[in-house]
Amino acid sequence: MSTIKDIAKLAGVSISTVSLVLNNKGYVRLETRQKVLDAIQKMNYKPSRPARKLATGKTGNIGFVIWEGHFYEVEMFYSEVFLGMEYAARKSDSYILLTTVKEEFDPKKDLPRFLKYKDVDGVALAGRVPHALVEYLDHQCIPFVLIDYAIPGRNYNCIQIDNYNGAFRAIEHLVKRGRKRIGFVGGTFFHPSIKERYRGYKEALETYGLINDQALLKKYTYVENVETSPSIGEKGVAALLTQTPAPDAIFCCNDPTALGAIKEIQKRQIKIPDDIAVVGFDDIPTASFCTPLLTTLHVPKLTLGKEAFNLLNEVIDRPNEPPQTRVIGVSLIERESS
Amino acid sequence: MSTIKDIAKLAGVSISTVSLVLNNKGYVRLETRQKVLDAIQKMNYKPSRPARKLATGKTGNIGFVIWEGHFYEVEMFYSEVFLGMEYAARKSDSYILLTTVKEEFDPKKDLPRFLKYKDVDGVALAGRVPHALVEYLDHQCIPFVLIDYAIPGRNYNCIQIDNYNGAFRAIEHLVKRGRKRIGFVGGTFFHPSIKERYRGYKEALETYGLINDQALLKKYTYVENVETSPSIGEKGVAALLTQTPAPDAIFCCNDPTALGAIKEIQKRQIKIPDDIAVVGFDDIPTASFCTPLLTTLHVPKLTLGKEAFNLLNEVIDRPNEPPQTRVIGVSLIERESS
DNA sequence: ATGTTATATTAAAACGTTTCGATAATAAAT
DNA sequence: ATTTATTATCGAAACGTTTTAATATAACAT
Repeated sequence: MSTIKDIAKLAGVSISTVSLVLNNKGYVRLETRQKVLDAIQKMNYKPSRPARKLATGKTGNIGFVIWEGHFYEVEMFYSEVFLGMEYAARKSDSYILLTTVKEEFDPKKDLPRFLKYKDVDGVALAGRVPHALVEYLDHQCIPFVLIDYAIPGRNYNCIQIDNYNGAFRAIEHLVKRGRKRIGFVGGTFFHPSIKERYRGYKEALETYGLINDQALLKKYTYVENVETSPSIGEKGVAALLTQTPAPDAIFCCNDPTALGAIKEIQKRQIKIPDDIAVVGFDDIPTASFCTPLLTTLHVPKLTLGKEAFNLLNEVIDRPNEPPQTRVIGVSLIERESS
Repeated sequence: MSTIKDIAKLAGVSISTVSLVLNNKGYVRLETRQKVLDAIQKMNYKPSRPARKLATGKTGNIGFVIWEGHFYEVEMFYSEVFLGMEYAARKSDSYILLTTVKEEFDPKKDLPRFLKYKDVDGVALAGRVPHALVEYLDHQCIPFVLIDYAIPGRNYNCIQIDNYNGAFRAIEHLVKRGRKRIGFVGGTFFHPSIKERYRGYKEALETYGLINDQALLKKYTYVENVETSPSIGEKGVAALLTQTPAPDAIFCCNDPTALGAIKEIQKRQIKIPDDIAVVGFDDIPTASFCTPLLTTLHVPKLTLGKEAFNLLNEVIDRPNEPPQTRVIGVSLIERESS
């Protein structure tokens, strides 16, 4: 392995000069720069990362934290967000360290080791994540961004999905298709994204004059205060179908829920979309494989990751700026289920 | 941040001694060791990773490479394998750098940057992976292990699934359930795991005297020479159902294929498992959510990752040992589809 | 000519470890 | 009592960078 010394010798300059060229800093004559560049090229020189990190004090790593349940359960959502970050990171020189945390989280015991050993310059947190962890980061002044999550009453740097408008558009779509009794099935509002989707649902219905009173709204709403999952979809459908008249469309808080809903509807031999339409949210890969293909809101997950990476790096470079929220738009994908 | 110097001063010893304690090396008096330990405790000292890496020459990172298609398509398989590695890594002091590669892979252009910059001590490769990459690693003498993959004619360190016995057991199970005409649906044999599963299928059928001649075997076999996917399952079922008599069971090369098969069977209003049984392989999370619940072979994915981590570290420590193959057993999960 | 500023290069210190070799003290063997 | 081996500690060099401050040259205004 060649070192900066070898380059200096070969190019006939000091190592300081090589370093300047390497980092595009200070003054160096064009001709000299070229000599250095040539030497680097010829020896296929790559600066030593540890040496560099030692000298600068930066680790060059950023952490990616995700709740374990989200990572390897049915959802393929956050894996793709991660990949978006990884793509972005490829253009810079930082590595992303992925780790999971459990729901029961105690900063004293369960701190990811890249935090314990201070091996990251910043952290991205995807989805619902222990508040204790976020508070820890805040107190320790470790730069971080939330992705698709927010903590009520707190103002942190975050990348958000345009949940409200997405939900609104979904309802709009169903209304245009002639649906009159549109139900909502969802999991815990503890996740603000779900809450926002419900708000979009509700306000769209009001806008289109389909539901005006609280009682009617309640009648067609099924929300269970647990983590979203296919089984909520199943239970939600079972519950809403007991209403008279039965809903002619169901808007689900996300795709896994919608998948469960479809399963339950099909079990009852009810036709989708003839008798009842189903719309999801997220556009996970399965949505384009299931039967019927699921109409849903496409969330650009790679973009989510990329933007998180960008924002995080800005925060790292300028720690004292006020927190930002960046909202990523979604688009309706009309498939067979509506 | 405290450094080794601070500890030395506080404990009243030299930094060499602190280092010895830190690394459990050389001789140090019990009493002295305790003083150092106390100082470390009191100052909450954590050794600087870059400094350590610079001094030792090891990076402390290991790379995890996966084909992009595998990572964020329908399969949740390798994400869990990754998690298995990550769990194992938590007990050591190495970090895992996850990256994806595309199918068209040119070492000159597409080399993961942790390889380009020599930032890993070794690499784990999960699933089907470009041969050019494996050859590159081999030539560069970079320690690596393959997970659930092998290259014909080459003998590399690898962690294998017990594909043959798993398949054999699946057929055995179907036979016991009284099935007589058991079909096989699969994707490309380019992946040796699939090939092995087919071998298990074939030899089980021979063992139980269900299929003896080549023609009959061919009749109930549908193999398409492309990457496995649900759509192969669909096409496979469509094809096999044209045979007379139609098969009364279908063994799919993996769960995604089985999911596709189920979809196609249901579309034709054929009852599972009454008219036809379906068995998959892998036990991906969806297998326990779909309708009907999928009978399949459970592959312990976390174990796969953990074993890969262990083997890789052995290879890193003793590069000159002959290559090893470690086989991880599977277990049949009987669910509703058979 | 003279001071000022911009450009170009470098020596040396610093970053925080590990490790080699030297030295000292203690124990064991003659 | 003297050599030899074992145990214990430490100083100093090494790892490969970045960065600060010093110095040198060139360009430019006065």
